[in-house]
Amino acid sequence: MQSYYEEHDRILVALDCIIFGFDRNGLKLLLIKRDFEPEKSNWSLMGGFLKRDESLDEAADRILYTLTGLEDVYLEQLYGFGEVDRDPVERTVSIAYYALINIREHDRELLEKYGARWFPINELPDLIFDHPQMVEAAKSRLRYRASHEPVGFELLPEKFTMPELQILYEAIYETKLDKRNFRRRILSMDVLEKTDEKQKKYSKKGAYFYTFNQEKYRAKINNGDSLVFKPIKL
Amino acid sequence: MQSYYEEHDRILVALDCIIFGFDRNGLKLLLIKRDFEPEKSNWSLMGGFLKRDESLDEAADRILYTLTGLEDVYLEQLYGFGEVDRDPVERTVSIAYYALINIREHDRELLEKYGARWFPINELPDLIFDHPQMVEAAKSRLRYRASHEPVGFELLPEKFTMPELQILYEAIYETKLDKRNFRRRILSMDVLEKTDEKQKKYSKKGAYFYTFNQEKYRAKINNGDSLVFKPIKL
DNA sequence: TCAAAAGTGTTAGCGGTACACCCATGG
DNA sequence: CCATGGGTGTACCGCTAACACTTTTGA
Repeated sequence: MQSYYEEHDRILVALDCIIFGFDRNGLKLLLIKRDFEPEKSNWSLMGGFLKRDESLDEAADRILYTLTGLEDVYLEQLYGFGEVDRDPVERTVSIAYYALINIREHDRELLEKYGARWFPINELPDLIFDHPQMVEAAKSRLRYRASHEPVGFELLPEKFTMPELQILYEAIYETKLDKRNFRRRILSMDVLEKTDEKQKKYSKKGAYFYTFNQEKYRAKINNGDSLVFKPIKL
Repeated sequence: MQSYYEEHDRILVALDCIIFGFDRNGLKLLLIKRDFEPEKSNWSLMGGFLKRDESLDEAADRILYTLTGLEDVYLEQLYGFGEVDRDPVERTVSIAYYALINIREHDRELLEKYGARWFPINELPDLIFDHPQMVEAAKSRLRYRASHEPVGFELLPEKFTMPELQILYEAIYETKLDKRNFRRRILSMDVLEKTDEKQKKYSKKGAYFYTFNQEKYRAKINNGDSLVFKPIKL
C-alpha cells in the first residue's frame, strides 16, 4: 500500500549548527551573515537543507565542513525544532546539531567567504528565527555533557594547561571553581598525561602542558569503570 | 531569493511514539500491529506523518491521542532518526517522542482498533525499522529524567503507595533499592502528601496512599530550590 | 498463630568543599 | 627584588549506603 505514504506532506528539513569554540577569554560561537532572503545579512547559525541521499548526521557533517573545512569533529544532534511558523517562507523542520571545535583549526578563507565571525557567548547579536532557542538548548546540553563525559577536550588544542582547562570549565558552567579542588578532581579521573613542556606565554613560572589520553579513557569506559567523569558542581 | 528554498528536497517527516506504562509487574510499552505495507502486521511503535500545518509537538500529541484517546500527557521529544535507508519505501526522517501514561487510563476500544498491546519492557517482540534503537534511547532518557525530575508520578495513578513507587523506580533503573533509604530520599523531597487511606489489596497490613503535590513541587523549583530531586543511584 | 508485606533509625566511611601559603621566574 | 600566575595539602561536614527488627492483620 504505497499510497499510504503518498498521501502525506513532504517538508523541507533543515539543519542548523551551533558551533562552539574556546579561547582564554571564554566560550565563543561561530555565526554567519545570512546571504539570502529573508533576513538576508542578519546573523544566523550555519545551516543547510537535508538532501534525499544523506543521513541527518552526514548532512550536519557536510554543513560544518562547508563552513570550517573541518572533518571528524565533535558533533551531536541537539533537538528538532518544528513550530509551524519558524521559517516565514516555507514550512521547515530544523534539526539542530552542536559542534565543539578547536578555535585555532579552521579554514579562515571559508569563514571569510561566509561572512562568519566568532562571538563571545555572552555577547551574541540578535539571531534570526528560533536560533536563540537553539543556542540556549546547546549551552544547556554542553553543560550536561561536560559534567558526564570528557567533551571539554574537544574545545582545546592537543596540549593544554590546567589553568586553561579550568577557565574552560568555568566558562561552560559560568561559575568560579577552586583551583585545588578542580585539579584534584580532574587528575583523579586518571586520563591526563603531564608533559615536561611548559606554557610560558601567560606567566613567568610557566604552566605544564597536559594531553588527554583518549585510549586510556576508552579503556576505562569499556572496563565498566562507570562515571569516570564526575559531575562538576554547578 | 525564494529560489534558494525551492531547489531543495522535500522529505516525509514521520513521528514515532514510545509509550511507557507501568503496573506492579514492571514497565510496559504500548505497541501496535502495523496495518499497511511494508512490514504489515509486524509490531511497531505508534507513528504517523507530520502535516504541513502542525508543529512537531502537535503532531506527536495527535498521534498519541489517536491511539489512546489521551490528552495532556507527559510527552517529550527524544531524537531525530534520519538514516537514509531507515524506511525501505521512501526517504523519511522520524522524530521520536516518548510518552508516560497511566496504564489504567486509556481507551480500550481504540487500542483494539489499532491492534495495540502492552508488552513488558524486557519481553518486546521484534520491532520494525529502527524502532529498537528508539526504544533504547527512550529507556535511557527515562532513566535520566527520573533521576532529575519527578516524572515517575506520570506513570502512576493519582494515589499510590511507597512500595509501588519503589517498584517503579526499581523497574526504571533495573536494580533493587533499599526500602529505608528509598523512603527517606523520596520523603526528603517534601512533595508527597500522605493520605489516611490504605491500599489493602497487596498486604494484610496495608500501605498508605500518597499523592504527589505538583504545586508544592513547582513552588520549590520557582524558588530556585534547585535539585529537589536528587539523582538516584544506578 | 503465623505468614507476608509495611514501616522505622543508626552508624560508619567517603567524597565534596572550604581554605592559605609557597614556588618559580621575568622584568 | 618583587609582582604575577602556578602549584600544593588538610580538616570538617554532610550525605550515602549498609544494615535488622517490629508492626499489622487476614487467613
